[in-house]
Amino acid sequence: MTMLTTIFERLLERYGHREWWPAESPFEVCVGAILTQNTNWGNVEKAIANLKAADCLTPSAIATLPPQELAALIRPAGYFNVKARRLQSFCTSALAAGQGDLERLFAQDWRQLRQWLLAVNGIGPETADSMLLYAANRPSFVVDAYTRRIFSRLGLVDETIAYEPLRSFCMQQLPEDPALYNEFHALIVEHGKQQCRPRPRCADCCLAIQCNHQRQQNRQTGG
DNA sequence: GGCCAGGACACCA
DNA sequence: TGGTGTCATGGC
Repeated sequence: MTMLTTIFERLLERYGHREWWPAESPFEVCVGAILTQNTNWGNVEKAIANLKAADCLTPSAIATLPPQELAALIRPAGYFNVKARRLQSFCTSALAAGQGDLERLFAQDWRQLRQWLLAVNGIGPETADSMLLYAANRPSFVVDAYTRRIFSRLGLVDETIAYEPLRSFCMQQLPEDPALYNEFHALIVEHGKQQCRPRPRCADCCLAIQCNHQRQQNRQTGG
């Protein structure tokens, strides 16, 4: 039993199964992973609804759509020009590498697939790991801003820790299990939204572990 | 009106 | 290698 498995169990007890990723297909997961970059998920849902309504939620449709038309469809997700370029970059590359078949692309060794994804313009480590875990069901732990905030406030890592070291830290403490990684990241996001906000500082944390912010608050209030 | 949201990249010192 | 600016919408 590691600290992370304890945290996982407490989060699961508090929030229950999250049923992630909210998408109807692996490809929709990939699109959502790009669209959600630095953006509220509610805005992403609007953009995906627009793509569906326009019958454009396929690799070939996105790859061949005029960039301005694609940007207009995904406008609610923000950064629409950047994300249109990134979506087309991913779809064009995926169609070429998988010979038009996303399943064929995802069937390869997942560590090689991760390197391939990271080489696609607009796919960074978090987006790549989200695709690997939630679209390809591979055991690649997803680290995001919530993960860094929660674990650093608990004193487990430094708040400035880079992506790869934090990912390694998590994976070393957990069994290599896609279902566990899937649930854990979803729970971290839920906890981040509800109880570990940037400000006001977190309080009454369901993890029942006094985090750095709570210690700081107690010192300030004499509590 | 400001903060925040399931980042990534180009550029510069 | 690390810091900074840029990309942008929508809810609260």
